[in-house]
This record gives sequence, structure tokens and C-alpha cells, in this order.
Amino acid sequence: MSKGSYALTTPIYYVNAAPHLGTAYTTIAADAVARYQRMNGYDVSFVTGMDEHGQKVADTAATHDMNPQEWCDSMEPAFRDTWKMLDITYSDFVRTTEPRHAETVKKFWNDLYEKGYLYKGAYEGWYCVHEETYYAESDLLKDEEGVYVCPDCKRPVQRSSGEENWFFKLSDFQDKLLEFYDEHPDFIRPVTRRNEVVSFVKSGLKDLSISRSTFDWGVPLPFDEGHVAYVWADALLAYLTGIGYSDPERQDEFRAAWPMKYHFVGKDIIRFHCVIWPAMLMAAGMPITHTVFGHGFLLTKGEKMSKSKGNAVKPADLVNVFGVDAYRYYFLSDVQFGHDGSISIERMVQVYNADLANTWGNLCSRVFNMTKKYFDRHVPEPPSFASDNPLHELADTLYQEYDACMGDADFTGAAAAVQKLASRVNLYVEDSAPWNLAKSEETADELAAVIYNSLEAIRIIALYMAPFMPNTSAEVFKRMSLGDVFDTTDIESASAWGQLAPGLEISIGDPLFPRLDAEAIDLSIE
RNA sequence: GGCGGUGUAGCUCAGUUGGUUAGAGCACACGGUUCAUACCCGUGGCGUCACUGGUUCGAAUCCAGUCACCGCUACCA
Repeated sequence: MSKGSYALTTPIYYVNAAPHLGTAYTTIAADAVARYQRMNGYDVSFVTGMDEHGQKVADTAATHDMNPQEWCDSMEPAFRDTWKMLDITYSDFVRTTEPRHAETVKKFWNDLYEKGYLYKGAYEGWYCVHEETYYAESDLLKDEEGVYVCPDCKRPVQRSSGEENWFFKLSDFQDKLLEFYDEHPDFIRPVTRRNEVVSFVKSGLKDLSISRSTFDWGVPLPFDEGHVAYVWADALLAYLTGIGYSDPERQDEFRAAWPMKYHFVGKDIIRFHCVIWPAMLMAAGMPITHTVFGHGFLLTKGEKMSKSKGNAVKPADLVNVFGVDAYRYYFLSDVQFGHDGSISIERMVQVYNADLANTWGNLCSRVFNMTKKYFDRHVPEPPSFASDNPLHELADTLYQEYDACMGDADFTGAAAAVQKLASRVNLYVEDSAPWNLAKSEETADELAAVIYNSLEAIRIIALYMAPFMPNTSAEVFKRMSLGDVFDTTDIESASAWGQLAPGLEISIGDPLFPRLDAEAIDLSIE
């Protein structure tokens, strides 16, 4: 029984660079939510993709001796393969050069054109005579007297009318946006981002040029074929394409999935998603995505991680050392989503050893071993008193806590909630000392209870760890003869205490997370 | 310059509407245990809660100022 639709997106990533830790971070977060909400009973639409248009792409293609389409095609595997490596379960991968997306762009902007939200005008730019270059206002510097000067040669620049473009009447939406933010406090998260956006909009909105005519690498506007859509006027619409907006056969899906639940984005593109995008939707008369979540940046030694600084460690480098599951777990659990977070190899090793090797992995190992040793590898029949135990009590509160965190994109909180149960099982085993209970026939029932309860807790932990660490949970389920953990469609009832069937065979297997030695890892993030 | 944010144990961070000896995880030290991946369990130390002044019976928590760092201040994304 489906709880309904749950749609979310990552940004449609600009093709100019292969996925790096930052894009992987956003995508893993979205995937954790997607996986969880599927297990929680929703029909999940999870859209990601590639943003392939614009002058810059055309230029980059040229430097590689390719035409733009060839260049974009050559980049597709970099994205698809990275997402495959990270076990990303997107439901649609939109390339903005696909015909179906061109349909979306044409349909959408034609609608706004007919509704009178577009007009032709000239974009006012700045020109430096000496450098013979146009600059955006944000690129300019100011001299002592507050006069704009060229960022390269420091000479004053002059205002200049650029090309004729189509403009979207963004300024018409200033009040409506402010009203919308006010009525939908959850639209922009976290709160600091919200404040920034509100103060930006309050400072006044200018109309936005949404077309370009000086190059042709883009979607031609249907009412003026000499113009192609500006990249953002193109890329944002990929969210619609990804759930079937322009596909006659997917209209039911589209109606169910729109408006979406989440756009996960980096904080650097929050404005496009929180100002321009809702204004576009208002103009189109469409409802607006529930929440745009602008997460923080990953910092190494306090500096933003980016390829431009040449300090990029590729996701694959870390996956090779730690494995996919630990990679996902580390970034989601140790970096507060929404805040900038420091990351380091040292820290990653610490978290891996503490949370995964020592707590979760070792717990499975010790309990599975005892099951083998005391019950010939089979889940024991629990005596009637077995369900009265501290693990049962804690497990009963887990769904509520975890669900609240995941619904809130608080991955750190969700991971901690599961981790708390794992720690509690370790303590329970310690307190119960099954190795002593095994010494006498008189305590055989107690021993069965302890082992059954520990196994049952492990089953439940594996369920809730699955969105973070899909492979490990699948493996734990397999070792417990439990079937596919991702067949779960109602995690709340699946995690209710006492469903583990006695008699199932338990296999021990190799350690899930062999301990790592920080000294032995030859990899540094500078 | 304007608006906003941050500054709490070695590290990463929690600290609700101001209220008893300031918390968690990790790291560190010591003790216990042995089913387990030298694992698990217990105990412990450490903090002038950035600084200064103020309000209050009482402030990490409110106010003012100072210092440091950071974000936003539109069309590369």
C-alpha cells in the first residue's frame, strides 16, 4: 500500500567537470532519502542529470576538438559510472540535450510567453575598452571612490548595452515571493540560507534575461528561434522533464510527483532555486517544490574543496580505500547537512573504526559467532520472557526518531539513532554474558533469549542502516537468510520487534568492516 | 560599506523559553571481561562556554561594545 509520491532531486550537474566529492555528497544525501522513503512506503521519483548547454560547454568542447554534443556524450559515462559506483538509485537521469527536455523547455517558456511574462530588451553590461571584454557587475572591482573598474587592468569600465535578449518579468514577483517565503517557512532550509534569500529579495529584483543569441548551443525558444534558452532557464526545467512533464505517457506520474518534496542543492546555487525557480513556477501557475535544502561545503583544513584549487580527491580514491558503504556513511553521518563540514582522511578512519568496525561490524561478528557456537548456526526459539528486554524497548522508539530525522534531512541524527541501538546491543551482550549462560543447562532459556534478542536487534539495525550502507545491510540480511532488505516497503512494521523467525540459518562470513590502520593509508587531502 | 552567521573539552559539535557541580561522540589514561575484527564494558582527567562591561537573586544562554573567522550583496554554473 503506497503512501503516495515522494519526489526529490539533486541539481542537474553542469557537465564541465566530472563528479567530485561535493557533487557526490549531494547525490548520496538524496539517495539516502530516496532509499529510505521507498522502504517507508512511498513511490519515489529521484531525478538527477547533466546540464549540457551554454557558451562554456561549447568553448570547452572546442578546446577538446569536439562538437558540443560529442563533448557532452563523452562526459556522460563519468557521471553514470560514478553514480553506479556509489550505488545511487536515481529514477530518471535527465540530459538537457535530450529531445524530451527540449520539449519541456519549449512548452514551459512558450506558456510564459503567451501569458505575457516575457519581453525583449537589452541587458546592461560593463565593458572595458582596454581589455576589449564585457564583464558582469559581480566580477568588477571598485576603486577608492566607488567607481567600478576592470578586474584585470583596474581601469574604469563603461556601461554598455549588450545583445537583445528575452527577459522574464522577475521583478513582478518580488512581493509574491516574500509572501510565499512567509507562508512556507520550510521552503528554504537551513534557516540561515532563508535569511539570505529573503534579504536578497527585499533588496529588489531585476528582470532576468532568459535567452542568448550570440551562440546557439542551447534550446531554441519557440517564439524566437534565433534565441536559445539561458542555462538556468533550461536546467531548472529538467526537474519537470525527469518526472514526465513533456511525456504524454507519463502524465499520471507527473501529476502525482509534482510538486516535489525536495531539491537538494549546494548553498552556492540556492538563489536560482529559491528565487528564480519559484517565480517561474508562479508565472506558470504551478505549485512549488516543498523544500529547497542548501547544504554546506566540504572543507579540508578549513578550505573549500574544489577542483579549481587542485586539491581534488576523487570519490573513487576514497571508495577504493574505504568501500562505498563507509564512504556514504562517513559523509552523511559526520558532516551536519546544512553546515560546512571539515573532512579528513584521519577523521574518516576514526569514524570507520569506531562506528563501523568496532560497533556495527564487530557486533554482527560476535553475535553470529555465538549463534554458531551455541545454536549450531540457527536462530534459537525465544522463550516467552525474551521479548521483555531493553533492546525491544529502544527498538520500538527507533522508527519515530529515525523517520523524523530523515524527513528533515538530518542524516547525522538518523545515523546516531541507529548507532545508539547498536551500542546498546553491545552493552546488552556484555551485561547478559552469554558465555557464562552457556556453561549450564539451567540457563539455556536465558541464553536463547539473549541470542535471539541480539539477532533481532541486528536485523532491525540492518534495516535502518540500509539507506546509508546498502551493501552491508544486504549482506547482513543474506547472512541471516532474510531475503532482500530492499524489498521492504513498510519499514515501520518490518522493524516491529519479534519478527525474526526461529530456525533461520546464520552464516558468519568475513568481517564486514576490517579495521583500518591510519598509518597504512597512503592518501592525503591537501 | 549594508544585511546575516559563527566563536563551548585535544578533535567534531549539542546546549530548549536565563536556574542546581556545562554535555555527547571520537581521541587519551587506567581497570574489568573474553563471545567478537587488540573487540566490548566501566571509570577518569581536561573547559576563566572568544574578550570587556551591563541587566538579574542567578547568564554559555538576554543587552551593549571589542576582536577573529565566515556567508550573502544576481545572470560562469
